Amino acid sequence: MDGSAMVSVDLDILPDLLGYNVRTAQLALQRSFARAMSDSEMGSGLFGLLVLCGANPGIAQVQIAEHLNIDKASVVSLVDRSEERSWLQRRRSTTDRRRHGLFLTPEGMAYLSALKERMRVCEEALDDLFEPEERRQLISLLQRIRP
Amino acid sequence: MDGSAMVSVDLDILPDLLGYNVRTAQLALQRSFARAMSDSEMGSGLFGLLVLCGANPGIAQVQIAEHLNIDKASVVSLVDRSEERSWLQRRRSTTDRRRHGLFLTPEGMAYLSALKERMRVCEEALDDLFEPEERRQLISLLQRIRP
DNA sequence: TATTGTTATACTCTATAACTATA
DNA sequence: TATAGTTATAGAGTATAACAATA
Repeated sequence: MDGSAMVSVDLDILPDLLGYNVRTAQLALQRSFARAMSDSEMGSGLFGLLVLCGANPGIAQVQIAEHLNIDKASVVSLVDRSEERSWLQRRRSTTDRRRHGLFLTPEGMAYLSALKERMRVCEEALDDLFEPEERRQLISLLQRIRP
Repeated sequence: MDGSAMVSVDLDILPDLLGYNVRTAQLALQRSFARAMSDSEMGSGLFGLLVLCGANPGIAQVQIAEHLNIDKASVVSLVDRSEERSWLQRRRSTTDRRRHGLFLTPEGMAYLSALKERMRVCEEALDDLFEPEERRQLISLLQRIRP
């Protein structure tokens, strides 16, 4: 077998690229998140939407788009799915009728609590990898990379 | 307009989550990469494939999958596209006929050189954000997050 | 004119499962 | 039995462009 002759693969420039390393880490985190949320079809977009609605009742879709860094058109299907599952409601604003304020339902609030707890466990699994100071450092460095 | 009444959005727990920060950074990097590669339909998977083939002539698809952290089935279409564009060739191994060794063509090698140069420029744009030591630190911390 | 939300459409990336051919 | 590659299928996630309602 000539594959085993290639004892190890030369990754060339990849390990020095921020893009490659961030992508690899993101794939790993995304999968561990998906495992933690296994029962549902919860994704990072849906999770972000619920968190933002929970902390900002009446938030507009365009603000969701801005803070999740996705297009406003992409927000629509996230909101549709959440509304179908009765996690949130669109309510037409009375002062600006173009705007739909987003509000969690009681079920949505309860579900969000459970999600946050699962996320806490998920993030705790990473505590083995980093000292608290290292973790802060990592997040602070990542936050310099902005759209 | 009642949206302007919401002066700033409360991001709640999101800024403390590694997952959110890595995802945000990755979206930003992915877009800047896509802009830099604007003419082509180059993506991170295709780029990684060409780099690995360039540094490891005859590498097997299963090894590509392992190092790009994707399923071997997902590698097939990347290789198909690259072969259609005459960037690489599959060659059946003579010693293990299950295996397809992957080899860059001369065009593929030339194209990869150009891609690497564009990537260098792309990564250089990040030098404003980090001191060299910070950059090393960031990559080293990211590399602890493994599949 | 500009903004908010929507629809329609399409593309990328990836996974899973079942298959083949080889080992 | 196990491995390398393939096919077929599906789903998540996102973008773009054109549009209606409203400001």
